[in-house]
Amino acid sequence: MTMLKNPPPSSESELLERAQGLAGYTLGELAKQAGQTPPPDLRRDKGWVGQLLEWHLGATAGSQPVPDFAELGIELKTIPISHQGKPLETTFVCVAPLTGLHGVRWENSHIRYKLARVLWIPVEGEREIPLAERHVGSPLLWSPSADEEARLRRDWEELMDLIVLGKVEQITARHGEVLQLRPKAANSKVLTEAYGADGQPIKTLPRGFYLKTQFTAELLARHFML
DNA sequence: CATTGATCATGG
DNA sequence: CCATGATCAATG
Repeated sequence: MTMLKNPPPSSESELLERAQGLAGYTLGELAKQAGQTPPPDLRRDKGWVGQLLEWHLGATAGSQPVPDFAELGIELKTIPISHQGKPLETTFVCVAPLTGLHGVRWENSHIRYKLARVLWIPVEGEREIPLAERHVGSPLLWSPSADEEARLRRDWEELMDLIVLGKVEQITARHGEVLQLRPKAANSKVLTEAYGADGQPIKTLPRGFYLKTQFTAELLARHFML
C-alpha cells in the first residue's frame, strides 16, 4: 500500500461519521480508493477486509496490544453477515492467558478491556458474492449492557477456573453461553505453556476467546430494532 | 447448516 | 512465539 493512510479520527463522533460514510460502498470501491487490488478470495488473506476498513477509518495499524483507536479507546471489528443480517462467523476477541494468572479477575482482564467499546462494521460475507462486490453496512458503536457483561463474565470465570485448575485441554468450544475458548495459532504444531492437572507446566495449543454468533447476532439485532 | 478445530498473512 | 487481522473446511 503506497498511498497515505487516512488521519486518525479525533473524536468518537468523527469516527462514527466516517464509518457511516463507508456504508453502502463495495469492498472493490473502497479498495480502489486505498490503492489496493482485492484478492480473489480470503483464503490466503483472512484479515484483508478488516485491514482495508482500518485504513479508511485511520486506525492505528500494527500488531500492538492496544485498541485500534488508542486515543479513543475503541476497538474496530468487521463482522461478516448473511443476507438476513446474521453473523456468519464467531468473532475473535483476544488470546487467553494460560499462565501467570495470580490476581487476574474479570475487572482487570484483557478481554473486558477489549470489549468495553467496539465499533462493529457489518460486511456482506457470503462466498457467493465476489469479494469486490460485497457491501459494507451501517456501523454500530457498542458497549456491553449490564446483562451482556454479566453473561460474558460468567463464561470468562468458568473458563478461567478450568485453566487455573489445569484443565485447559478438557475445554471445548461448547463451554460458555456467549464466549468460547478455541485454538488460535498459525497451526496445530504451535505450543505455549499452560498449567497441567498437577500444577505442573505443560505445553498446549495457544487459545483465544471468541464471541459466539448468537451473541453478536443479538447485538446487531438490538441495533436494527432501534 | 451451525459448530468446532485448524489454519493463513504479517510485523515485532 | 505472540500480537494484530480473521476465515476455512470437516464434521455432527
